Amino acid sequence: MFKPLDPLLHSELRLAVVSLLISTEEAEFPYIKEQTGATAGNLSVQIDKLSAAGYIEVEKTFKGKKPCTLCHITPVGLKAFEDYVKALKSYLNVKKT
Amino acid sequence: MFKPLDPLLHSELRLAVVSLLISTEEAEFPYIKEQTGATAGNLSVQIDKLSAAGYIEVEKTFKGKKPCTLCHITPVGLKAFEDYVKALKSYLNVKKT
DNA sequence: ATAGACAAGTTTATAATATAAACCAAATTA
DNA sequence: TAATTTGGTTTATATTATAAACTTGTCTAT
Repeated sequence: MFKPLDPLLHSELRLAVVSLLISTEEAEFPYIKEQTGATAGNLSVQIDKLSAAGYIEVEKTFKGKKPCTLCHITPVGLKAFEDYVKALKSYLNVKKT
Repeated sequence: MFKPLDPLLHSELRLAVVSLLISTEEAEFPYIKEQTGATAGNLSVQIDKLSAAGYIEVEKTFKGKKPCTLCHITPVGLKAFEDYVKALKSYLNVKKT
């Protein structure tokens, strides 16, 4: 009846991050922060979790002399997102028959 | 960009309960328990929260001599669900333009 | 009649999670 | 060179989800 929802994606901020990365392919920390409205601390933690799960990849580079944390989605993350959306639909198709 | 998600509905079990009640119009506790696979304790707590928010209405009746807890969705709950689905879509429309 | 099992929940304790506050390091500006 | 800003990380706290333990009443079977 109801499919289980991947707890890693069933989180407002992490879902926003993954959604954003799917649409942009790659994004810098400050940009993600701005787009999601998250605090830096919260975002940092959630990015770590997504990264630890292999859903995203984090590359720490430099932009001139400034550090620059670049994130992008992985195939695993994309698949997880697609599965999550599929599972979600089992909760949203509530047509009265 | 990303619309906030009603935390009351952004919970696997509560979303399942509301979804179920929208599709069935009214349901008994044991049936909801069976359909969602939740434990009685967890379900009881979540039903209380939905009820306290006015999203569902709980009627305690009897079926013969057995107590019977009957739940049904309210207009407030239905509206909240619709809003939640709308908000969710801001996370799911990730077409690369 | 009463001990044991069962049904239908509720209460409470615990584990997990989300979140922001506090912190750190390097670079820039005053 | 002191203060401020940028770009984060770590840690402490508050919230939440969840199941275990408990309660109340019914229905057997003895």
